[in-house]
Order: sequence, then C-alpha cells, then structure tokens
Amino acid sequence: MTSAPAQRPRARARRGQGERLREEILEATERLLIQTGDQGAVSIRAIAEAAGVTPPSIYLHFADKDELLAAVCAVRFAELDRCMTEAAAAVDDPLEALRARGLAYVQFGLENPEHYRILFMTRPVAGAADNPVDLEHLPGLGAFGHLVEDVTRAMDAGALAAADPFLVATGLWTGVHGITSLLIARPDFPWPPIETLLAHIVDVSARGLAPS
Amino acid sequence: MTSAPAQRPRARARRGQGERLREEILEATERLLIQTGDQGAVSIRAIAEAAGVTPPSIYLHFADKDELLAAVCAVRFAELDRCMTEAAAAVDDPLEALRARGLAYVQFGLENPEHYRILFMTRPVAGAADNPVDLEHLPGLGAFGHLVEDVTRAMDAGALAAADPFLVATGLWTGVHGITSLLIARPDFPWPPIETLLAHIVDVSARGLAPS
DNA sequence: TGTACATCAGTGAACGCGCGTTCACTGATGTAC
DNA sequence: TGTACATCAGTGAACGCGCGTTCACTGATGTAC
Repeated sequence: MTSAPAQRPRARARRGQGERLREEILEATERLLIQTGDQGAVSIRAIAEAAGVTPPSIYLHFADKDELLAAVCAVRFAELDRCMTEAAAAVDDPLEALRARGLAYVQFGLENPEHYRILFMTRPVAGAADNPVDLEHLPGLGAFGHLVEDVTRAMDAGALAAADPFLVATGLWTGVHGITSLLIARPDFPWPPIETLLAHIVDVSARGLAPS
Repeated sequence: MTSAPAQRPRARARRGQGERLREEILEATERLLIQTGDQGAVSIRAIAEAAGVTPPSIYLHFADKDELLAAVCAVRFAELDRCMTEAAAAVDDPLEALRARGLAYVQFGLENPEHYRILFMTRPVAGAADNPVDLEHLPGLGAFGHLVEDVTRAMDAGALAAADPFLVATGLWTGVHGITSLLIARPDFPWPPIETLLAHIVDVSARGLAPS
C-alpha cells in the first residue's frame, strides 16, 4: 500500500533512437521555465524528473547545464523570429509590417516571460565571453537581421525618414524591449492598460521616425 | 610563518553603536554587487566576510536575506532619484530638463549595472506579492513621481503635446529602460556608439512627443 | 535457427560544495550599589 | 573606589538542503557467425 511512483518510468529509446531523449529534455526544460517562472528553480535534477529520466542521462546529450540552456535559447530565438516574420508577412504596407513585427515581439515576450527572461534579461549563458566577436553565430542575430531588412524597405518606400537602418532598427529594438521587459520585471507597477501604453509608444516612435 | 589572516578583525562596536554594523553590511553588499557583477554570487557568507564579521551577525540587523536586499534597493532608488533630480534641476528649459533626467537615468544604470539589475531587471524581492496594492510604498515611486511632474511642466509650457502625463511618463520610462537594460544584458551585441544611439532615441521621442 | 558477443541508452549511488539560517555561547562594556 | 551584575555586540559550530557532476554499472537491443 505504498504511494504510487511519482512518475511512470519512461520507455527506454530503441537502439539508434537516443536523440529522442535530447528533444524530450529540451521540451521538459521549456515546460519548467514556463511553469516555475523562475530560471533559478530549473535545475538539472528538476529537468531530469520532468523528462522522466535520471540526472546523469542529461549528460548523454549535453556537456553541461550551460549548453542545455543555450540550446533552449536557440530554439526560442527561432520561434521568436518565426512569430515576427509571420506577423510582418501578413501585411503589405511596410510601415504596418514594422508595427506588426513590434507587436508580435511584445506579445511573444508577454506570453513567454521566462523565455524572454533568459533571452534578453539575463547575461548570455556559456562562452559568450570566450568569443564575443563571433557575430555570425550570435543567437538572435537572424531575427535582428530581418528587422533591419524591414526598416530598410520602409525607408525605401518613403514610409520612414532616411537614416542608418541599423541605428533605427537598434532603437526600435530597445523600444519594444523596454516595455516588454519592464512589464515582466515589475508587474506590481500601476501600469496603464497595456494596449493603451503600447499604442502610445508605437505612435510616438512612428511620429518620431516619419519623413518630415 | 602561516599566512596572514584574510581580514583584520573588525573592531567591535561600542555599546549603543550596534547600528553602525547595519550600515557596514549595506555598504559591503553594494560593494560586492558591483565587484562580482553577479547577484547570485552575493551570499550572506560573502557579505559577512566583506564586512569583516561572521554570518550570524547579519541577522542582528536584517530578518533575512530578502530584507537585506530590499534595503539595498531602497538606498539605490534614493540615489537614482537624487541623480536625476540634480540633473534636471541644472537646466531651466522644461524639455531640456526631461532630456537631462533621461540621460542621468541611463548613466546611472550603466555605471551601476548590478544595482540596476536588482532594481529593474529581476523580479521584486520579498513581499511584493504580499501587498501588490501598497503603491504608496512601492520603492522608486518617488522618482517616478518626479518624472511625472517634469512631464506635466513640459506640457504646461507647451514643449510637449498635451496628453496624459502619466501615460507619457510611463512611455519615457520604458524608453530609457529599454536601452539601459539591453546594454547591460547584451554587451556582446554589435552596438552602435552609445552616444549616437542614445541621441537617436532621445531625438525620436522628442519628435514624436512634440506639439504639432 | 541458435548462441555468444558488442553496443548503447540509460541507472544508482555517491562526491564535494556552498547555501541560508539557528542556537547556545562569550566577553567586553557599562551600571547599580 | 570597588565589585557584582545586566546588557549587548558579536562568535563558533552546526543543521539540513539542493545543487552540478562523476563513475562504475546494468540490461535490453541488435549483430556475427
């Protein structure tokens, strides 16, 4: 009459199917990040339990914890990029496309606060200090590149005042990041309605960047 | 010929001077936050050692670690408020005063990245969830109030388009926070020169908020 | 078709560590008489 | 002026805990002959 095992033992992968566990570990980590809402609470042991496996199994697929978290980041960067590109592709007008991209960014952050946290609110995991010049592989640079493209398009179309697209894109990024990250970090602030605030910020930026 | 003690023993406070240690603990915590550049590395034990005292002594002055960190926050919020007010008071023009306030904010963040981190980039310490409506005592609300006042002044003077000052102030806050926090969290991004970026962002905001 | 063997996906137990916090105590400082 | 005592700023040692990681192992799966 002992208590039931906390977790039905996971079926062991067949020969050659070992890679499947890798995916399951990544998914378990994401699930934990979302559920606990706390990066510090996500331990190797907790991940292993969530994946229905013992802690040492993690090391069959990831060299250490940093490598695992970096892999999770990469997955979510790709997801963020996909969200924004999809949103931007849905509209023709280049200025509206930029606006849609920004809204998608904020929405992604608010819907995945803990992922947003590890993407943009904590110092980069693992090895970033080792090769800070390896810009080609900087995670998220793909998504940023797409933003620069859209900014350039909007300038070419005369929807934005001509300027350095990289500078303008960086400014827009800091703008959407500002509201997203503060909403996540300071939920207890007496925020105005989010839609109102978001519309205000987008309008101010659009007005400030409009051709004269 | 053994190695010298890592730390000369701190002189014990005289009777009635026990409060002095409280200040020394706060200072030691701040020092550690700055030096290590890592909130997680700041432990009760490390703080005690930096203050030249044993760990249990901390508990003579703070109920627990959260209360200590909250006290450090309060000190730095006051400092941030002072910096901004000083900067804003130095200029007459209300729009320039706002600009000076924003620049002081960013400068404070970049000069005290770890303090900035605990103020605005991590979830609030201790008890914020307990009484989220106690807005009167929300740390930093004083500084925010001063910003709202300056925004109101600028609107009254016709330097900004008339609008809800609270909304505009919130938008400005997210703006300066966006650049400050991203610079802190992603130092490896190929940032344009900070002065250029900062000037761009301030100009876009000013243009977007200008009276028509 | 049967059997010995190699492979490989995982396990079980333990390691050393640093953490926040507690508890009984010490010993210098000041005070009452 | 001297002495017993209360006060109070701190100490020393230990608690239980969860962590990342390692190491020797197991046992099912597939393969060679």
